[in-house]
Amino acid sequence: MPLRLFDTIAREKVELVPREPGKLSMYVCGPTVYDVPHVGHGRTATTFDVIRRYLEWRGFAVTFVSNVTDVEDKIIARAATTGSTEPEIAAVFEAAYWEQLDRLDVRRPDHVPHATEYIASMQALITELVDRGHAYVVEGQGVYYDVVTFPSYGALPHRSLEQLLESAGARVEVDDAKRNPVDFALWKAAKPGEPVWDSPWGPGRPGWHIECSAMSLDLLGEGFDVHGGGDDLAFPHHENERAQAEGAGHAFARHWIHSAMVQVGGEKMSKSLGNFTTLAEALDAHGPRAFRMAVLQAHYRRAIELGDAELGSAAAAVDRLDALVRRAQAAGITASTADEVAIARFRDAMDDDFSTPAAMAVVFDAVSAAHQAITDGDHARVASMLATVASLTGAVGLDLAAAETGGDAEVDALVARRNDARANRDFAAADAIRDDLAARGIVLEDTAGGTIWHRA
RNA sequence: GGCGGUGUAGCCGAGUGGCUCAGGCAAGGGUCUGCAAAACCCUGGACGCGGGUUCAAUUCCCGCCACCGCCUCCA
Repeated sequence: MPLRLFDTIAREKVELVPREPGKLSMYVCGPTVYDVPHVGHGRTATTFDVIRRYLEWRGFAVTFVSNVTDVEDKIIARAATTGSTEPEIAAVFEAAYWEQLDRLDVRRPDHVPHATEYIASMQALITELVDRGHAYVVEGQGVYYDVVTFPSYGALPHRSLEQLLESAGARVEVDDAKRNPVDFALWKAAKPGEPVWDSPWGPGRPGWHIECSAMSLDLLGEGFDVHGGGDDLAFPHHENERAQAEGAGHAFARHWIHSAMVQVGGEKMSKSLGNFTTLAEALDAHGPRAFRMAVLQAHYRRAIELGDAELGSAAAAVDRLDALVRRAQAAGITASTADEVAIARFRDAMDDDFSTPAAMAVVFDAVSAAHQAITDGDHARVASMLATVASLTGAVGLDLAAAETGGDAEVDALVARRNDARANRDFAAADAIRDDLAARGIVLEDTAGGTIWHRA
């Protein structure tokens, strides 16, 4: 069965045929590092981490690139208000970004290009666009893309040039320097106090969109396979990237994937609305695995809430996974060979536009089967289901936590004392020890194979 | 205004023209346990509203209502 994904341009599920057999190249737009990451960044990063991991589990050699925008208006503004420099601001918040993504077990990209490292590539691209008549220079202002010269402009958001021209300016003031309201800056002339690079068009800095065109082509080459990002980037950012790359004569991304937003009370989570929760807060409160589980239990193209209720529920779901591992561990059962039927069901679900909710249903079906098998004493089946669960959760980057029996001498000693008390039928003493441990976040479970414990 | 999306049981969230209508969380009852915890068994209940097509619609078509996203920076 072919692997299909919902391509934003095609507006339907299409088969993913790699540029080179067995290899996939992906570019995903990363953050502008001017503030700490919020829950929305976490969702997008997790979504594409899951896709990347699944594609690798599926056998593809994936080259995954995700950029960091380290020169941009908001970084400049932040530097100005805090009295620090743009590179300092970018460094601080990029570090904060990776810190949280590491907690989430999002794998680092193969390449993390920074805008400031690719100025020369961007300038080469802009020069090509000017030479080909797709861009024009406005003295003292910068270089703009002449959108009417790119016939397919609007293909990504599925809007005609007429529609775009009509609605442009509806929400934002039009810059008089531009020939058309939809034209966008490729190069911005220097203003006092801003970071500056020399260029054929005078000192200045790149527009936002050009960096992704230049960096993706430099690192992944002509006609790379997949370009992704949050769906708020589809227009204008991604459409502009496409116009820049193709206008300069390059074959650009062959497929586009966009992941949906995180909402708060039914509205998009965003800095401007002030309704965001930082990723650090969310991970502190419910744990990174609960976050990943919550993301997995909804489809990536659907807007979701990721508040306390949702993350709390997901944390309980993760605990059901862990409980299986603990129970099997206590029974002395280790994983054997994964069940082929379940593996196939999982693959079918994931191959259908990365349907992680259906895929997780397969996982939980295996969890239930394993629990039933333990209850029934069918150890061979437990071993197989355990292998299945481990393989499938691993495919989407979700780790399983084993019981910590033997991992902490003090706790183990208390557990032993409690079991002595139980043997003597001194249940008051036994319960006192259990309550004491519970207060420290340690949960005991008495199984046929002995008492095991884990942290809540 | 333009383009697009969504409305499913207490909550989250898949999916399908009919076959016991995923999965997770929560709730009630039972089993196990000294009591718990974990687990197992059982239970309830759903497809925004109004039409239409059909033997049969939550699923297709039309209309309506509500909510959301993009059209500005944004993951």
